[in-house]
Amino acid sequence: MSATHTDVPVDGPAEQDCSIRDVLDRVGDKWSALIVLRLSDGPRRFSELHREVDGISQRMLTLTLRALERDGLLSRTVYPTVPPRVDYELTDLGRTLLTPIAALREWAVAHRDDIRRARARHDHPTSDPHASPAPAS
Amino acid sequence: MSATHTDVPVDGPAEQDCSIRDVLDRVGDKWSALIVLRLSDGPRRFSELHREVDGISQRMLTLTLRALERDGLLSRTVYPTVPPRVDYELTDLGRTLLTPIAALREWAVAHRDDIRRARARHDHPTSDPHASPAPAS
DNA sequence: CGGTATCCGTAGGGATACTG
DNA sequence: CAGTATCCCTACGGATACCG
Repeated sequence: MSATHTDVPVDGPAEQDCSIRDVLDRVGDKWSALIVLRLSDGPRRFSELHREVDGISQRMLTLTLRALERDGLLSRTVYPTVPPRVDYELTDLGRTLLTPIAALREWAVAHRDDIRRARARHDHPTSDPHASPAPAS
Repeated sequence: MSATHTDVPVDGPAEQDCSIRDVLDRVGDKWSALIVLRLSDGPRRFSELHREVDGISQRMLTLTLRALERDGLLSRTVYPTVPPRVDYELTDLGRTLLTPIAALREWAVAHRDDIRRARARHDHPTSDPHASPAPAS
């Protein structure tokens, strides 16, 4: 990633691009944002996340949680009981991330239909805008 | 807060997850957000974007622009001059996306150091929290 | 200038099996 | 329950060459 990464002195568009590049590499993956959102209303156990984050594999759940923990976005608490229990919870830093991610989600909810329409329009450019566009995906 | 209680009729978490899943698949890729940000202060030519979006290949610039156009986030205007000139500009829909992306960028700028520190702490767990954390490896 | 077409390596990520 | 370990496949994306 940051191969040519010398110390940029101050701000400027390059600096900001670089920052958002980092963030996208971090939470722009397939699962991080979803997990962070799941954790927004309190801690979760591994198996709870596995059930609630739809479609995620055990492997990716582990990997993503580890990465988020590494970046200080969530904390991992192991209870040495049997059977074992592990709780994941957003840190203060992780909670600050909640704001922009929630903004993204709200945008998604608000404009998903716009995008679907635009896509349909682009994909089969029938001259009839009233033709049923969404075959119930 | 019990899991045995699914009284949410329509806009449950699954619905929202599904939406943000879509958005992440769309703008969570390596270049889309960067391009949208570049276009925030007005239209750009292909070659301008190629220069301004650091590190992007011609191929990925084309592909990403096409995808964004397909989703109605930007418009493509061809001037039949010679040499040819093509302008890309955010649509109204694209401009609405600017808000959450900018929020993400601001978060990135504000917390990049926090993440770097957390990462360093995690990666080499020296017992000395005052040791210089980023040895510019 | 603004693209396509092609080739190709790598990383992301799913499925499955095993473990403490 | 909460993971590892392994295999394997594909989509992303870089490099390069060519075209209108």
